[in-house]
Amino acid sequence: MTRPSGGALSARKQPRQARAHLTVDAIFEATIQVLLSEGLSALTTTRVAARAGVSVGSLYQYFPQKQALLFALLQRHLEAVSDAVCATCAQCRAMPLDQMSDALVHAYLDAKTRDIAATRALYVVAAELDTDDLLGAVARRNHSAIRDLLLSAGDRRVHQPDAVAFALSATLAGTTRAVLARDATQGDLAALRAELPVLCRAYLVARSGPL
Amino acid sequence: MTRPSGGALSARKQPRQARAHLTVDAIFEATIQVLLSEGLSALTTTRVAARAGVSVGSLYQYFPQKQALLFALLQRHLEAVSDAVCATCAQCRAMPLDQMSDALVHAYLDAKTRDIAATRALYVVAAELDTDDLLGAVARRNHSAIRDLLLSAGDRRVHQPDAVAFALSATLAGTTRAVLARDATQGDLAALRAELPVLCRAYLVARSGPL
DNA sequence: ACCTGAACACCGTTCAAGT
DNA sequence: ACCTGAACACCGTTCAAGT
Repeated sequence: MTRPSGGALSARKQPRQARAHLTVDAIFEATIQVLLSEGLSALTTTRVAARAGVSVGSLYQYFPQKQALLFALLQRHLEAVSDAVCATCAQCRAMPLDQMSDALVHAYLDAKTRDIAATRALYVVAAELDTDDLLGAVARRNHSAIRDLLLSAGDRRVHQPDAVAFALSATLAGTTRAVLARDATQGDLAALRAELPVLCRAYLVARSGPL
Repeated sequence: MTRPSGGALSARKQPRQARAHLTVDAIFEATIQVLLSEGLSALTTTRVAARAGVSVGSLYQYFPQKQALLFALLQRHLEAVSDAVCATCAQCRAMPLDQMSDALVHAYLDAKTRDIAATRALYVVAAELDTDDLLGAVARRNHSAIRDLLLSAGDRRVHQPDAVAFALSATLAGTTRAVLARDATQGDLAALRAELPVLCRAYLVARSGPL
């Protein structure tokens, strides 16, 4: 979807033969495995290549830098979450504001907690990269989907929908991260699932009036 | 304040002579400068030592690993923010809930935006470290200060104060981070300052009842 | 078109030698 | 007690040579 055009982090070249495609897939899979089992600090291009069963040279044929590998991984995850958010927004058009809020919270939390270990690993990965463009693109996509959703509410009118969509996005992403990024207990996660819907509902009601 | 007892990230030894104290101060100052001017990926123990005007060997005498240096920097920042939060909690005892909420939001945002470049740099730094213990200790301190504050509200009774303090902490830290971590415009920051008080007030009202 | 792996510059960390 | 800087193991990245 969002493909950095000619940026330093884009893949050096696309695989054109079946053999090459296998190589790229193996590298991706190996990257996730190394990340999960050894951690980012031990993630070495040599180690990834070895795990993938290819030479370092092959890895650098498709990913001009170690960061390009991590960037691609992060991009895939962020776009999957964004897809979930946008799909929910499409489904909830014209519903009452409360239901929209609950559905959105649920969809976001679900997407982020589907594989908590991977999500945590990617929080760490993201800090190592220049993610301004990627995060900006994903944020814009989510923002407009959420704003349009809010404007379609069947029972209330949301004031300043841009500011509210912005704050809602920051709240979903921020609170989830604050809880998951540290070694959250099962109880912490349960508390988040219980409180975040209340928080978002209350905010949206405060920022809206009768139709 | 929170000192990892014998952990791998604690300083190897404390400076005992005036000369040594100067060395440590110079290393700290150099670390911040390199972080701000070159970024984390270019932060090298050799570079920090050179900037500080000492040899690498001296650096390793006080910080057994590069991470110990970064850990100390992060610790100082987090404790400064926590001090601001706790001081505000102490001052706002027995006030109306709305005023508490506003004061808390204001204090947190102020502490985090006093030096935005440094805050952003430390978000990146934190991801490189094993911060579970540090974040846990700071979170516990903030949590109990906020919970006690909420319980002292003069006009309303907060239900499930632990869950609410938890969610409030995650909201303050999370939304602020979500905005600052990406290259936030002046407008983004203004939106956060405008919406976060509304968000927190609305949530606290939803989670409380009359006395 | 794709793959290999030795080679290069550089980094974190150590330690024998100094004051 | 503190400082120095050469030395070591290892990492990211390249490139000449292969199929």
